[in-house]
Formats: sequence, structure tokens, C-alpha cells
Amino acid sequence: MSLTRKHYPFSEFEPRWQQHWVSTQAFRATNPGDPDFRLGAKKYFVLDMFPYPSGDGLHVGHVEGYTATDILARYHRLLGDNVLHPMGWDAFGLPAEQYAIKTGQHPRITTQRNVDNFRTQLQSLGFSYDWSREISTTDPEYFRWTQWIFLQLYNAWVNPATNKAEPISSYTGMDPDSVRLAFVSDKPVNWCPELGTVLANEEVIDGKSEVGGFPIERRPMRQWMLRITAYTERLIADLEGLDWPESIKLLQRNWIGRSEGAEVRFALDGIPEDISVFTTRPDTLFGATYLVLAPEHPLVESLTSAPQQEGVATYKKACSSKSDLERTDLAKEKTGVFTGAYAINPVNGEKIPVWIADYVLTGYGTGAIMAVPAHDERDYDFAKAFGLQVTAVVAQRISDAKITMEIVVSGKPNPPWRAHQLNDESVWVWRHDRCFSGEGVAVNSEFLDGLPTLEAKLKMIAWLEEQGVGKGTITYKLRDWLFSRQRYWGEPFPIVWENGSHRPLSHEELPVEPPEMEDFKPTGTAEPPLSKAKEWVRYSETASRELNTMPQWAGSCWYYLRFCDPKNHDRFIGTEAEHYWMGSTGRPGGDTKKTPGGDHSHKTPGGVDLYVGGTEHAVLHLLYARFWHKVLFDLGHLTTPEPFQRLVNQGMILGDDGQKMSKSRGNVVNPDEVVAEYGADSLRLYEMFMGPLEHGKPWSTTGVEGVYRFLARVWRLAMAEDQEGNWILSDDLAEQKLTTAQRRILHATIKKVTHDIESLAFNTAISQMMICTNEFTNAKPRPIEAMRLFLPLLSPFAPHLVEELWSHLATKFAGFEGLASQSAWPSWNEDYLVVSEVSYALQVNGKVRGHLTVPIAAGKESVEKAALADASLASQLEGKVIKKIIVVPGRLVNIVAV
RNA sequence: GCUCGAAUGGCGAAAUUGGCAGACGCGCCAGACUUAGGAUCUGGUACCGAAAGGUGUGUGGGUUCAAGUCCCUCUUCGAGCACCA
Repeated sequence: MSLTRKHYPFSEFEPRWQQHWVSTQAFRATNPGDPDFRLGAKKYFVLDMFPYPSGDGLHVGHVEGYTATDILARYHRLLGDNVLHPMGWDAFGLPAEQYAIKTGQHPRITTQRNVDNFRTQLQSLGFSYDWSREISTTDPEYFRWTQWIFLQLYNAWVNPATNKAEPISSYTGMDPDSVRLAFVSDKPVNWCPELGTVLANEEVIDGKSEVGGFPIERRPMRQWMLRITAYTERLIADLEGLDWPESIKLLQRNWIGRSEGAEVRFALDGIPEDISVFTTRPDTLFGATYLVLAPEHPLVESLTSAPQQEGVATYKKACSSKSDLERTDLAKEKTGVFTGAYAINPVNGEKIPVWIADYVLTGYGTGAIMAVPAHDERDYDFAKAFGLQVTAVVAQRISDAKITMEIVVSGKPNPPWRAHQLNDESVWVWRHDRCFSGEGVAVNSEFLDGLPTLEAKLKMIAWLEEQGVGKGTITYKLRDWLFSRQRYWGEPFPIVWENGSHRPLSHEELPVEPPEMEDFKPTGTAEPPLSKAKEWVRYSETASRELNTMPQWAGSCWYYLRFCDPKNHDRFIGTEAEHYWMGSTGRPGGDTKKTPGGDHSHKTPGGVDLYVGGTEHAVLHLLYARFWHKVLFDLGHLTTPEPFQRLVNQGMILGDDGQKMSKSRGNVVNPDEVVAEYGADSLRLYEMFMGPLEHGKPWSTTGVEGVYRFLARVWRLAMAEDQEGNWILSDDLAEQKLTTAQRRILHATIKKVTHDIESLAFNTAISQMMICTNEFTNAKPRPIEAMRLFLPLLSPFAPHLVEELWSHLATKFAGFEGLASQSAWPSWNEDYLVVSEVSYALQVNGKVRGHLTVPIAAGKESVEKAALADASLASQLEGKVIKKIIVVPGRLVNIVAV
């Protein structure tokens, strides 16, 4: 605690109001059916990404997003809306478990302690959460429903006929296990020996674990998967209607990685098998001069010729021992080996060699490619390295500047350049020893010759389908979601195994709680720690429990739904609550970001009205949650297809050195210390004043002092010190008519703050409130009406200060009844914004040469006349001929003279 | 390498839809009140110049009466993806 005297007694009243708000449940949201539910009030669901309660406590980055949503929540309450603004804990997960292993304490204990600490910190910032709805993913009453949703996935499949999830009972095929949305797979997975668990593709970055940065191996293990790939098209298509940043939509589209192309079947020479390849450039099939299979491709064994056996085996072994990291980052040099086999190019019957190489990935497409070195950089590099044939089949436009240079003066291409002229006289060129991966026109391709790339693709696909050797297809980068982890601190699966097959538990058996265990360390093998709980594992004489647990993402996939109805014992969310909070019945357009054209009339998909969080969840949490939501929607449990209507990413707060905050740099700002020194209101206000919410911005301690001084100035508008140094209501306040200027600035402030809050431009809203405050600083007497209009505007930003002033003002003046947090948002009157005079900038040839003040009602002609007569322009216009005069009403006059 | 995003005073940033660049805050300078100021209040503060005036929104060009804003070029920084056929 600093020794300097506080500018206003925040440390006295901030905790007092926090306590008051909590104890009176001032921010409780009511559900339909509650006795005090207000019919006709609009709903507003504003959500934070709930935190993982780490031992480090709250970070200033949390405070930024949470303040933004709190402002919106408080603003909408003042508008009279029924506001759902909840908070909870994403408390399962690796860090808690690892900490527990290190300290020997049960993760439940440490998690509880961290949660309590987080809650205290959040309350010390005055966030207006409805604490009666607090949830934790580790609460059995919560994960009962996480497990229930897993069973929904397990018991559902996507019917290709309807493209919707349906109960598995509608599946009429032989093997329901092959279509379930939750299924078991033995495919190679990302195993992290250090963490002792498998990880999802999304959790692996550059061949290392996202958590901890440990190396990842690929090894086949029996794992639970969720069939998110069944939703790829809808996950892409439904992004369209969402009010999300374009960059996040793009990130999701890229992650899903849809690519259109064709599958082409190549017969093998002398072997009764064939190889399917995927290509996005079927138009280049005539230029396919060899095939490449991934080393793990199932056909590799059977097609390798005797003399190549040894080389192939050696190469395969070398690849399998490489980590993902080595295979990608370090492997700039292409490697591979010839199998001895030849394939037949279906389009021209040519015999082309079949190679294996690790630049072809086993998990994408068919795990095999047709190599077109003339039109693909990677194939070109490979062909160069191994002396394979390059045949150009796409020509580029000669007029592309770079090639024109090389190609000559004479107008005719120099060999090795060749040229092709189309009917429209355009000239197209190619050569066989270069790589050109762009689009152009087909050459050396018989029936495709002369066609632009796009048309050539379509014609080739048609040809392939006609000949029965291929078809148009779409491939995705998105893989099914690896959903099991070999950990203790997570939701157990509601599954038992009997005679080698799995079966779901009934709903009545939920929740399946993790066993009490002393020793929950990883086993050091692929065997999950739950295997050590012998009693728990044994479900019956013949059945045993699934030993894996769910990943941390499970709980956060649906928590926003539980907030709507957190105490419901019969359903994961009550029907009525879901209709109300997740429906599209919110404030129509009132809170949508300004869109070009200003069209707010489009029907919204509904869901959470505003969701604020960091970009780091752009493809993980946000994609998973959308997927679960769609499944539940298909199965009739929800009424909207998307969970989050409007999403905003807050930017990162950097240290005062402009670097990312980190303990090692020593530039971490602790919110508790800022609160102790300057108060919660100052911290909130400063983080909003730093700059646009979406931008990253560096911390500045003197900046905090700036807003702190501003709040102190507001305080002194109403309060003064008496002889003893106690704060009392200022004598300068009086029931007194506002001057025209005061009234104008107040109403302008109401207008600007209202608009700025709705477009999340908090920094400029605060600027305007500072301007307004400065106007009143020296006004004596100060009209009390100013406080009535101004304080509600400030209250979402600095709620403690306003609440305190409000209560002091109520002792002497009318209009300050009840809590400021429960008062009403003021409205502005456009009539009061009108000014009687307006200042024009006078320009000569676009340069400002003077100013002119005229009555607002002055017409164009009279402004023009006054401008020409203005003395300040005389010297500029002297000896010049006036060509043109432009008058922009209310702004400027530009005289064009030569 | 590819895809996005950004670039404005000493600093964080403003700037409706092409119409007076730098609002607001920090810092700095000066003044007032004070025993005192790291409190508060007032004024000043883009740059060059004594002034008149000139120059300024990463670079170079273009459109326009008028460009931070629109078009093209390049540079730098940040983020994401990264052999995805």
C-alpha cells in the first residue's frame, strides 16, 4: 500500500458495495417461471470465456475482456433488459493434475483453492455476475450432463440423406459402430510421453504439445473419437450468418481446409491393384509423370518389386522413427525411394513410376498423389532431386511482365519457351523445365487444349466420371476429434466394456464420478491412471469401465447452455430457459455492430448475444462448441443452430516494454496490486481507455494514474472535504437550471457514450465523459441535474464510484433513489444538440487560409459570399481567377483559383 | 513460403460516409494556490522557422476541388498456417 493519500476513498467504499451487490443478489437474472420474472423485458446474454482457475490467479488480460462484458451487462440492465451475465470455472485439466502430482495434493483441493481465489479477485473488481448461477465443470451435477451429451453423440449418427444427426436407431446398416458420432478408433494418434497422454491435432503445434512444448510421437492406440468431420460443410456454411470478426471466420475455414478436386484411379502395370490419388488440379493429369505414396500407404508392401524391397523397407523405417517435427520443419530436402512399380496414366496410357516419399502425408486425401512437377512446386523439387520427367501442360499468359522480359524481342518465344495462340489472338507460353503453379490454359493435353484452367478441371472431371476412373471430390484438412485422454482429472466416460465391445451406461447411472485415488500419477505406459483404481474399474462380473477420461474441452463445449438453467436436475437445460436465453428474441439490431449499408433486418441465428474472449480459442473451443451445439440442435434438444451470435476478441495486454507479459521478463502486472493502489474502478477504466478492445496494447502505469485523476475529479464534482478532512456532499451542488452549453454537452455525451458502448468503442466513450467532466469542474454552483444525467453513463465503467456518489446525493436530492446499478439509462434530446452558429474552414486550393463563423441556417450562397468577402483570403486570391467554389454545408468552403 | 491484420506527435490513441489531422489521456513546459508539492486548478505543447511562412498520417506513384481515408507499388512489424496435393 502506497503512503500517498488517496484522491478519493475508494478502498473504503469499493469493498462495501461489492459486498452489498453480492449479499442483495443485485444482479440476479430471472428465468421464465421465476416469481419475479418480468414479462416483456428483453433478454441479453453476455458471456465471458470462463477461466481455467490457475494457481497464478487473475491476469490483467482477463480483466480486459471481463470489464468489457461487464460494461455491456450493466448498460443493458439500465436499459431495462433482463441480463444474463454468468461466471464459472473450466476446472478439469492438465495443469491442475500436474500441479497436484508435483505437490502431492488432490487436484480437487488445489482446484477448489484456486476457484475461491479467482472468485475473490473477480468480486474485488466489481463484476456484476449473477453468482447464483456459478458452475464448475468438475461438479458432478455439471459433468453428469457432459457425460449425458457424450451419450447423445454415442447414440447418434449423421444420416447422409438428411445431413442431420439422428438417433442411431434410424440407421439400417450392418455396423452401427462405424457411423456413431462417438466411436472407437485404432488409428495412429499424437502420443506425448512426457505428459503421459494423447492429444488432439489441435493441441499439437509444430510437433510439440501445446501445453509444455513436449515432443509428440505418432503411435496407434485405441481411442475415442468424435465425428466432427460429418459437420464440416455446415460448420463452414453457418459461419456466414455470424457476427464474428472476419479473421476468426477465416481461421476456422482454413482449419477445416475444404478443397475441391478429383479422385483419379491409376491402374498398376502388372499388379491387380489400383491406386487412388486426390488432386485439386485434374486439369494437369496429362502432366502427371509419376505417382507418390505416403510411406505408410497400405499398398506399399504389395507393389514393391523384389529388387526394391530393401530400399523401401529402409526408407519406411527411417520415416517412422522421425518425429512430426523432423518430418516437416527440418525436411526441406525432398527424400523418397522408387518402389519398382509402374502405374498407367488413365488419360494417355503412359507408364509412370510409383515412388514413396514422406512429403506425401498419410492422413490427407488418399495418402497418395499424382505428381505434376511442371505445375506443383513440391513435385518439381522432388523431380529435380531424382531426375524425373517434367511435362508442361499449362501455359501462362505471355504478357505477364516477368516472363515477357525473358522471352524476347523478336515477338517470338525463344526456345526453350514454346507458344500457343488462342483464337482471341492471346499468346500463351510454356517450357518443360520450369514450374508454374498458377492458372492458365491447357496445352499438350489433347481434348483440354486451349481451355482455361477452371474449365479444363470441369471437363477432366466429366471425362473421368464418364470413363469410370475417377470422380470430383472434396477433401478437408479437418480430422475427427480425438476425444480421450490418459488422465485422472477429467470426466470419466459413461461407457463399459464387455466381451471386447463397448456399451453405454444408462442415464440413471450418471454421473460417473472419478474414483477417489491416492495415486493418480500417469502409469508411465499407455495405460491410463484410472486402471489403478481396481474396485472402480470393475463394473460387474463381466464388464469393466472405460479407463480414459474426456479432454478439457468437453466441459467448455456446452457451459453457456448450463448458465441458462444451472440448477436443473432433470435436463441439461430446461426447454423454456433455452427458448428464452438462446432464442433470437433479443434486442433487434440494437446491439449489432454497424454493418455497411446498415441492414439490421437479417434474421439472426440466435444464441449468446455477445461472447468476448481471446483469439487463442479461435479454432479449438469455438469449433468444438459449435459442433456439439449442432448435434444437440439436430437431435431436437436445442432450437438454434449456432451457440454464439456475436463474438469479439479482445487484444492482448502487453507489458510496459511492449513485450508479451511473462514471469521471465518480469513485466507482469498484477491486478490485485493495481486495485490496492488505485482502486478497481481505475483499473477497469484504464483497461478500457488504453485503446480499441480488439487491439493489443502496452501497459502504462502513468496511464492508470490519468484515469485515476479523472475519477477523483468526478468524485469532487459532488464531494468536498470538511475541516477535519472528511468527505461530505459539496455545497456547490444545487437544484439549478443547466446552461444551454451544459445541457448541450450532457446530451452530446449521452449520445456518444450510448453509441460507443454499443460498438464497443469504450476508449472514445471515456474520452467524451472526460470532456463532459472538464466542463463542470469549475462550474459553481453545479446543477444537480448534471449528476442525474452523467452518473448513469459512468456507472457501467466505474460502478463503485457512481454507487457511492449516488447514495450520498440521495441524502439531499431527489432522483437518486435506490441503487445506481438499478437506475435507468438516460436518453438524449437531439434538439439540445443544435448550435446556433457554425464555423467554416476557408480553403484556397485545398489549403486552409482562414475561418468563418456564420449562423447555422445560412444558405450556400450567403456562405460563399461571406467567404469571398473574408479579409483573410484577400492576399491569397489577389491576382487569381476563381474557377470554382465548393461549399460543404457546415464544414468548409474551398475556392479553386488560378 | 502462403494468408490475414497493422503502420498517425516524445508515448497510448482520435478523426461520421473523401471535407479544418492529432479529440481525450500520458509526458513535458509555464503560471496560480501553497511552509511544501509527487495534491489541485489554469494555460501551452506535431515538426522546421525569429517571423512571415513552409512541411507533415511507413515508401513511391495515381484519382479528386479536397486523401490518414479510395486505387497501384514497395518496406517494416504483428498474428495465424506451414510439404494439405
